[in-house]
Amino acid sequence: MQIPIETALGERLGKAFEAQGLPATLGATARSTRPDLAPYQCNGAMAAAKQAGKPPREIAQAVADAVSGDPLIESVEIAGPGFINLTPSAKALEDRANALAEDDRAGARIVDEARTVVIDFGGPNVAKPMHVGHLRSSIIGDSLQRLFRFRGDQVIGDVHLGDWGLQMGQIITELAREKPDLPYFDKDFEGPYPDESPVTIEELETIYPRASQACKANEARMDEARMATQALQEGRPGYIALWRHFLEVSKAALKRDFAALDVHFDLWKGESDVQDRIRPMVADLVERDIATEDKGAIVIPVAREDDKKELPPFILLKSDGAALYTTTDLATILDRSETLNPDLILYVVDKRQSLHFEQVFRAAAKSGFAEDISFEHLAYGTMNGPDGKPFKTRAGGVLKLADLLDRAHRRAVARMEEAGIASDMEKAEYEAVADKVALAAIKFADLSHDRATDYIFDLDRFMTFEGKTGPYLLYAAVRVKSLMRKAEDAGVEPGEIRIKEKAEADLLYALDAFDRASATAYEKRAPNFLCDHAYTLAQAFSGFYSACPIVTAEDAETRASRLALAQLTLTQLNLVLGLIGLEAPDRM
RNA sequence: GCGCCGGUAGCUCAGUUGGAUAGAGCACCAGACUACGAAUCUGGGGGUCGGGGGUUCGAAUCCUCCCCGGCGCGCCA
Repeated sequence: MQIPIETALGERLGKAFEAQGLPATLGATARSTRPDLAPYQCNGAMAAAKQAGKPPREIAQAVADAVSGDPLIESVEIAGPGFINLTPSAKALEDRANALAEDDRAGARIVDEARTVVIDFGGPNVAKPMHVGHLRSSIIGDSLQRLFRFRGDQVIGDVHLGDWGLQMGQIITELAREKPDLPYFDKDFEGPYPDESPVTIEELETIYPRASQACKANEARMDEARMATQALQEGRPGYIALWRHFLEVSKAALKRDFAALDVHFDLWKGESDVQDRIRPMVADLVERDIATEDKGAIVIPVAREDDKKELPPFILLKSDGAALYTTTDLATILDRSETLNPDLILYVVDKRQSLHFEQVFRAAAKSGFAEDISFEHLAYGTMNGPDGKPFKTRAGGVLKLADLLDRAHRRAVARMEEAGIASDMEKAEYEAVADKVALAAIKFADLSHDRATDYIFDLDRFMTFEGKTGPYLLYAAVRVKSLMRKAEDAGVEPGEIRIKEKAEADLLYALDAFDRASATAYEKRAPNFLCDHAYTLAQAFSGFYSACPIVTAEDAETRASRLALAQLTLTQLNLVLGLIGLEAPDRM
């Protein structure tokens, strides 16, 4: 059987519903909320009662009669107002188990039609260090790109660097004040400009906050930054040369940060990559009367009559003529449409920008150059500190990502020492394990929460290694790996799977749910369903592991069967861990 | 003011088209290791699902009003 048990049951019941002139979708079957009664249930008869004009139990009875005797089904019972309780046959379980064991995808199917999907996530800014605010976008976006790829889509992950806005002008003017003798500020300088950046990434990271604060405090200073931004966008050679240096040193630092997270991108594009498209795009939109002038700015009105709220116009060019992130976002859509031809673009961006994306999507629709593309803003909530307020350092500043990872690493080491884990390892392996544990704690905690809601980041709790945490999942995987080594030493080989014990059946049910979990996570763009599945699976395995001896089982067939089950679990666990961006070490 | 999101066990959070007795982890209580790795497993107590009203055979879920919290609302990103 190559499809999940619940899917197979659903199809059988669907036919029975159809035979009564009812929609096949009513046959939808899922794991039971009353496992004491049966493993699976179908609620379709109750939903059908209204349209069929018959009592639900009568419909349920007809369905039950139609499917009883099916080799897939051990028993079918009707309960309450019309629940159909189903127990699959032992043969169905074993067929499915052996099919799963032979499948290198461990039961997860792929989409019927592959699409080209751009995922826009990460979104770091030049000159600003990655901080905790970038963590969610990076982790969620990465999990989604892994998941979409796994489901068969062609995925293009783009980091979409913030490298072309006002912050560049702020930094340029700040540096001009601090180091006015640099050739970049001399209008008469004829080059060539130095190859080396005049500032290191560390210096850049301190310049930006100074610049930002100065501009916020002083209107004239802000105007200076605006003018510099515009000059940069118009191509002033000194500014461009300087900006390239900023870009270069920033990218190097960002790549280190993303590598530490084990997050990777297909494209390292940014706002500036569409600079050449901006003028022609604006001219075209004005030409076609889609964009108009309003209070000195060029805008696209995006409000509609039936809007509940007042939607401000989409600003394409500021009254001083400079482009802003709205401009580059729209131009980026045009660019992606022409160069990548995607079916879908996903934006993994903070939920506070939902109004902005509403505007961008409407502007894109009015512009008419993205008619075949679907857009979704996958908004996520804020990461808060234990006090429930946005995460800050003790001093009240923003915590740099690198510092957060370092803190998590030290915490992992402390916990490992406490538990006496991996004490026999060489330093390098030990450190690598601690890194994996730290990342597992952070990523699992983030992904297991609902994407849209805020959540409390509490490293102590994520790092407890007990219960529903990333480290527990790594432990579960490592324990299976250890078991496989033991089996090999003992000469046990995996064989035909037989389901005899309750713990074996429970493990199989958990394994069989992988397809459903990955499909739901995919459809809802919600990695927390993957996390739930990973945890349920790890727990089911632990139950099986403690209830059913494997290498030490009495007869050879049982050993072979249980080892195959363990092997299958490991395969699936590795897959699902991979989808949430985790990797289990071989031992720990 | 308008709009969006949230309010579920002491704490942190799940809950797929409305379905049976609302779940999980932590914490708490009681058990299980001379070990296929106890970072584990088995069992237990604990909830007027923010409040009222409505639709329905049936509501955490749908509609409506109210309370509380977070966020957003034209030239920052």
